Amino acid sequence: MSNVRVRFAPSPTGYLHVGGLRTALYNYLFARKQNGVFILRIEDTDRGRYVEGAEANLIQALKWAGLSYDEGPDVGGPMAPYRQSERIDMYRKHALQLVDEGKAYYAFDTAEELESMRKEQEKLRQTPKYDRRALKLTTEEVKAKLDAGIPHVVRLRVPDATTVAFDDIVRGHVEFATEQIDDQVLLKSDGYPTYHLANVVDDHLMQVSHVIRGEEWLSSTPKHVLLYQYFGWELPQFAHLPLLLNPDKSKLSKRQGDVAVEDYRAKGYLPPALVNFVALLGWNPGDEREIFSLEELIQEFSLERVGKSGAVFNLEKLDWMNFEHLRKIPDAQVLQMLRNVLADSEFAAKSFSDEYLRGVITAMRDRASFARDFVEKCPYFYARPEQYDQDVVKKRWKAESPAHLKQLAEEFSRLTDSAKESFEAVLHRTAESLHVKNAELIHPLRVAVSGMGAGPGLYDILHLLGKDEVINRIETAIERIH
RNA sequence: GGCCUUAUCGUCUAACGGUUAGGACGGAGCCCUCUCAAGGCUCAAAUACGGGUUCGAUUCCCGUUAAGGCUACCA
Repeated sequence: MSNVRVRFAPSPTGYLHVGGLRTALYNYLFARKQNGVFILRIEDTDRGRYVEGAEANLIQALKWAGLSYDEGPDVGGPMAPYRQSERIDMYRKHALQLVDEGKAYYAFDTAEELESMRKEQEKLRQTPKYDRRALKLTTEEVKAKLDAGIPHVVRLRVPDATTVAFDDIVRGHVEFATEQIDDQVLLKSDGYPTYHLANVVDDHLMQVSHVIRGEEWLSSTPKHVLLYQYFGWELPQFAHLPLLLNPDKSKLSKRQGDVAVEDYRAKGYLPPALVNFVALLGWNPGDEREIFSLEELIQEFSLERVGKSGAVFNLEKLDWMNFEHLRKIPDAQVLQMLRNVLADSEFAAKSFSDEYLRGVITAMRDRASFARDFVEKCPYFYARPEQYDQDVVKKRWKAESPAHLKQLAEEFSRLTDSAKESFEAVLHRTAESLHVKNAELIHPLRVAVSGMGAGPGLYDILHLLGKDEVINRIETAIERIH
């Protein structure tokens, strides 16, 4: 048992950002490690940014990554609902409570008025901040405006001349002067809460023990702390995670590459690889291990080992991790992945036996970082070469190669099987009788059967293709390579 | 501009006052070898700068610089 309750609280903007994935992951790991509860809460309080299907997309991405949650909009839970749009009564009630207690107040300013106020402040080089003009209204005036149905918001009344402080698990002690804190809107004129209000109310009501979120929230945390104090609620622990960065060190964003989890999924990255990779962006186990399964990450994770500085999202290392994770996947499973890739390829119409494909997998294992590499890096396993790599031909195809290969084909034709060793023995014998080095036959033969200069050991290729196919390809190559 | 945060190889990072500043990705080279990989070995590569504190600073403090975040009736 544990009182740890954490949440991932994304705004459904259409897709899951890899930064969001990492935030979700750290919450998940912390919850699992502490035998706590992991909650998914949808922060959809901005009806202006409503995106059809965004929530389903988000859930699908989390599922793909393997991050299961104990409570959430689709699985329910004791503190339901988990969609903020379905909880607006609670926010309103709490906002009004603060108004009653003088800790928040109504404001009736229009967007235009606020805009010109801000412009004025900027002109005077002041910090843009609400000037509290609504506080000059008498209670009668406020009541009259309310009765007249004039659009209004509720703003937080930030105390003067004091500081708000809190201790962050990652950052340590942080302090803000209240002069710097704006009288934040709590309840918008459309009746929906802002993030700040909804977040605090929900975290309290859902008994969230640790707020683990991105560093972009650090600056608004004092507003949240103030709310907890105003409501008389116990403060959760805060842990503000370092940001994920573009190569130029700015906050990871679109336009500088892929940021959506689904992009990486589409590119063929394995869920455990992507998870492993983002886990190590801002956290490390303290020793030199780098490859972890989700289970292992749970065992090792601690918030104390989360770093403070932002981390650049480095694709090259991610590719390497994908390679490492791919090679851990058993053949049977890779076979299924390969079949999926094949079904989506130019070779979709052809059929191959499991045995054959297993052979390809064995041959290509050390050369594949992605499932698609089992097809893209060795198309010759699925069809005869349509062309021959000219650079390789130039380098390996000698004037006498056609004659050599012709003889080899003849020797091969006497073979009674397609064993690797049989091909090897015949090739050695032929080279000897021709008085050439094995390599003089191997290289041209490789080009002839594969069209390429790189790949698995030649005898593995020959064995897989089989005697008849090999002979056939040799004959074709002799005709077509010049 | 203001506030907040951050600062070790190109990148991800280790070193919680004493190390030849370690590892990984990437790069270079060598070995292996029928090619390409994989694997093994080796090399190049960092404590932003300036002051303190200390017998001793990557580590603690201050400043500078740089970078980032926030500065909405968005999250």
